[in-house]
Amino acid sequence: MPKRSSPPTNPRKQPVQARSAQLVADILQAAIRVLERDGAQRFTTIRVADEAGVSVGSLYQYFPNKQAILYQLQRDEWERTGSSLEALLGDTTRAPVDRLRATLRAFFHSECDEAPLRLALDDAAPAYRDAPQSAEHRARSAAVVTGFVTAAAPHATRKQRGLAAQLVLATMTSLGKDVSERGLSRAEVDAWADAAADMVGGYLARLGAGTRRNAT
Amino acid sequence: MPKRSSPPTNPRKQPVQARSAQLVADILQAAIRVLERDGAQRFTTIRVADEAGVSVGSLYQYFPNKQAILYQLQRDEWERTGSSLEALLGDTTRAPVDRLRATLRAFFHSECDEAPLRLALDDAAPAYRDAPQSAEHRARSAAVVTGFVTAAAPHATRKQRGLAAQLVLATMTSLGKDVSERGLSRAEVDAWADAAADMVGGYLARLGAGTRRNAT
DNA sequence: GCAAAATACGAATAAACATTCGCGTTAGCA
DNA sequence: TGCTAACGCGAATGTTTATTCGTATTTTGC
Repeated sequence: MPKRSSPPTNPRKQPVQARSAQLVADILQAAIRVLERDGAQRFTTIRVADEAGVSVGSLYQYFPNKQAILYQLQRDEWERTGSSLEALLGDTTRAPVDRLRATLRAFFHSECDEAPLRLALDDAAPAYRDAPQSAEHRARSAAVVTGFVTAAAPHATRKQRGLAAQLVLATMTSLGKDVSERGLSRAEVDAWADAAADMVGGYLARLGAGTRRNAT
Repeated sequence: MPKRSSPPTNPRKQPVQARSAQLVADILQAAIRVLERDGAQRFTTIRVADEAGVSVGSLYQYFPNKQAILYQLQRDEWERTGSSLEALLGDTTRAPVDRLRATLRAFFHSECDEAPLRLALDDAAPAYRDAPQSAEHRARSAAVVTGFVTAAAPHATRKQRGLAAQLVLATMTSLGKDVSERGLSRAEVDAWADAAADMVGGYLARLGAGTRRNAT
């Protein structure tokens, strides 16, 4: 377990004028391009500054260090996926099975669309692992999934549902990552999402109706 | 997509005398210790050499570069998990359901036992991604799982089985990684493995008997 | 015991990078 | 118009690291 003193990830200075706000936005956009094009290994402050058309010095006025940039990108990513999950999986006006399928399709597609960026962010994960926001994001997702499992398997025990919720969330995110690395067509991604939905949905359905332990 | 010229990972020189063979073994052992203790970020050739009690120069006589060491460790890891998978999931003397459960338990436990090393190797993955052996290992695993799916869902179409095999393998490996990061007790790991086996097994059972598309 | 090959060594080299700092430039405001 | 704070710059600094290479030591074959 590498001990890390967790250098600060909050901005050194807040942009006040419009031009500096633009500069920060430019840097974040450039950072995405650098990650996608050069990968996490070659993600350097100089490269990001160059790509954004600003100087390193300017970059360091608003980001205390390199990790802060990556962390900001990951935060934005978490925000997006969290919202999407709440909107789709938490949509109580639809039947659980439909929700699950729609969620998995949307989630897998989104993962695939941004595959290079997510891959690179994963590679860079050691730089911002144990970030405080990470726990928050997990909790948010867990809450949504727990609500969903309660709706999908109302007759299961609380304990069963707890484990199931974790399993469902882990399966979704893990498979999403796996799928995004395969470079599949839209139709293939749909097939994967539907298969995953069958697998997870079937499991929850059986949890809800009688605790059978062994299948044929 | 970061273009990488893939520097060679094969040894610069083969150990001839006993002492150099021992040196190579020492280096690999030390590399594991450094990865576990300091993490992938701080995995440097000097640290490995120090830990092994040899000089950097000696290290470079048998490994062309740093990646070669990591790659060798990953190769060994692949070899172990591949053998284990064949032995457990490919054991045709047992019923599919039992095989699946036993495999997942063993696999999850093995992942957890070596969690620090695997975590670190994952972090270091960018250094040896696209390695030739990687494809071989995937093919080997895929073959075993395909055989298993055929046994577990003999009445499914070939196409269904193909997708199912990929899904099962992806679920196993992805969940294994996820579980290993949680620091669970043995009992908890078993619970996870059994839940995963239920989920995957149930999916395959339904594939085998009639192609139902929607559940309740 | 001896020459040649193999092995081991570790200081030295060179490159890459994160981060700083002093100075010139621009925007806001009186 | 002029003053001040905010902004922007990029060469310079200090550190870390992978890798090399000339030399010293050990083993092997005889």
